[in-house]
Amino acid sequence: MISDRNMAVLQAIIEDFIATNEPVSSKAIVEKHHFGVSSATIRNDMALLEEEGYIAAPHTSSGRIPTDKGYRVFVDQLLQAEAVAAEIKKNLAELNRIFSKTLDQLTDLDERLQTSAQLLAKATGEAAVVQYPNLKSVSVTAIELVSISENRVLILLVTDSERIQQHVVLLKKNLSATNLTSIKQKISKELSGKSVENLVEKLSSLVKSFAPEFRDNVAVIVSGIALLLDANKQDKIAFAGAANLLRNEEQFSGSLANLLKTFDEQSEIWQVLNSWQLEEAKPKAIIGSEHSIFELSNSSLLFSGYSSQGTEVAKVAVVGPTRMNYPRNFAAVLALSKLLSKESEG
Amino acid sequence: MISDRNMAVLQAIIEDFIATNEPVSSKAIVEKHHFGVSSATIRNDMALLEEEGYIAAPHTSSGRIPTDKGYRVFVDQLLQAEAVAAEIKKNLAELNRIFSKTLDQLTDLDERLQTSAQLLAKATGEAAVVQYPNLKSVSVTAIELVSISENRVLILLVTDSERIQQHVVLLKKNLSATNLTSIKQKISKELSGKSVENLVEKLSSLVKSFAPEFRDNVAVIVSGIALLLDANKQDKIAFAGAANLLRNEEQFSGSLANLLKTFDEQSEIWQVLNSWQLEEAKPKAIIGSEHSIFELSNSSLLFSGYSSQGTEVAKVAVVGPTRMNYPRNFAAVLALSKLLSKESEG
DNA sequence: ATTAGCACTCTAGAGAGTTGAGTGCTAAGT
DNA sequence: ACTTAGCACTCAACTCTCTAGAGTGCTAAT
Repeated sequence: MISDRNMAVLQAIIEDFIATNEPVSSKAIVEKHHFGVSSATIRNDMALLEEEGYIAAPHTSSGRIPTDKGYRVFVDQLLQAEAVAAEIKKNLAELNRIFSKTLDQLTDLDERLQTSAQLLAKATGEAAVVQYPNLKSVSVTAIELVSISENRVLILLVTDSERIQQHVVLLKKNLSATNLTSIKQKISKELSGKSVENLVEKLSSLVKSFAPEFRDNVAVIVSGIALLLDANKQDKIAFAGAANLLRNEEQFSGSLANLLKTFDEQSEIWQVLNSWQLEEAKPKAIIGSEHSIFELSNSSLLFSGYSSQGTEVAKVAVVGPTRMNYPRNFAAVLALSKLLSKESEG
Repeated sequence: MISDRNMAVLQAIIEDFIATNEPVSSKAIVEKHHFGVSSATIRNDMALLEEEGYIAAPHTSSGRIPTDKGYRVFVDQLLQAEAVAAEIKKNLAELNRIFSKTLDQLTDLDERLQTSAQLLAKATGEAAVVQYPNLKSVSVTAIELVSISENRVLILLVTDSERIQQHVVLLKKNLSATNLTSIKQKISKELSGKSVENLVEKLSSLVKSFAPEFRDNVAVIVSGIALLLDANKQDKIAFAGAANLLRNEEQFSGSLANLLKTFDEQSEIWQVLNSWQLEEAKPKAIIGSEHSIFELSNSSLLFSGYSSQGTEVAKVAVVGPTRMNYPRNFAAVLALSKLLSKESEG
């Protein structure tokens, strides 16, 4: 039913539409591409493609624009075709160079992920999202208590998810350095290496094991730790390139404010990312109406996972209009996810 | 020359314009306010106000809109008038309650300032900026070195500006816990209480004082500390409420992307904030063309300082259209700056 | 000083006409 | 069975013109 040329025409339409953001006419295709047939023939092809739902006409006498279904076959074959893979690979090396140049210097997780998102946004010209690692079982690597003034103590929680979290608590009464150290050692011994999952209950029982005169302060410290453990469980993303969302103003007619709020609140983005599982290590695209975020109904999400010690822990994603530059953006997503994977095994 | 009623008319025009965002006509003023004169009289007043540059007409047969100069006298008398001060005070108590409810729970500086900006943005419905404290002479309160894996050490720098900074360095060779502790103690003793200003030179000489087998690792640690000290000097702001900038889309015709970039890059905002000194502890407004940020030419900045141990260390600000709600926003800025001042003395 | 009255100006919107890009279909050509 | 020239038809976008009405500025009277 659908011939090879039909498909080639579809591809031409999508490429031209991505380039110009204008409905593509049969005449334009004949001029820019070399099918060796007349515009009437292309029109016949287009009629067929429209019937199959790959393209649509905004109004009777206009050119055609791709539908989500059209983009879908385009992207699917894009990821298979070896020819395109080559082009991606070309970009990949260059991107890898650029990314690693900056990222290799950063060791702090917050900084690394925030910078990753910024790099990805810059490389693609779209908005970018990087999930924080979300290990199934995170365990405590170290707990430190640092006195930063007479009655304030900084709690430092290091987990094997590489998150380093801090929180300052106000003590009830002053505490000598030696006492602080001994409290630290006791807590540290109790928690190190343990999974964060069931730790909160263990903590409360811990308070009673201290001498009565310390219990007040230990309770404060313990509740601080509980707070950090809790924050550890919360999903978090780094986001960058908001300005790029505006580049496609027309797309988000009037709902720009809502759109920014969507990214601010994050949870919806997270949900979508998590509801689409990756097969193998391949990057994946969610196109237009395939996801359910209303504010992004004209947008696509491109994402790929990154791993730590061999298991996938989180995703990096690019968000842009359905008519984004898929090959370029796939390359960028891929480059970043590989880099983050490699690095986090160091 | 300018009578009391003239001024009252100006105020009416500004209030109505803020409320409706439409040019204000003489008839509308007669109807909404109770001047007890006819529209013709108001027209005479308006002609005078226009001559003096307080208002302007978009075109011959339209109502008037306030000029920057008009807003200026409006704001100036707003801050003096006791009657309005009362209204602000009413809001102040309520805002203080709301703000402190959230902020009192936060001890981490990053969290506190980011949350402050968010609260301010929410309370005002505008974009909000909170500067990080910028003490003239910051000194080191504590330095901690925490081993987080065999060859990685977390450096923790606590200064009396309340900034707590962290950085992870990769060691050249493994280091035992005892050795790390002794390195820590030596570095800590050397730096604690010292001003960060001239510290970098002192650091490099410090390396030589260690036994040769440690120098490699100490050098890595020291360069990590230098990095943190450097970051400490850098100006930083917390920003929130980008979405609110879009609410006034018309104002920023087309330059939305540039606008967001302005906030992203921060430096310009910082410059403007710092170039306007506060007299006493009063909040201040910069209206429209009084500042020089092109992207914000139709915007006003409202700001107030906050202090630590009695000296002003940074500013909080609201950025919105010149036709923002000044009383409400002044109240919010004031409430937040007072709260941040109070808290940072705890 | 204030005001009624009126001429004048200008915007915003509606309606009509025109243009041109682009399609869909038909009938002929290969 | 595919391709194509040709042509009628559609529709968005643009221009022109007209009108309504909101609002001013000025003048002369109070």
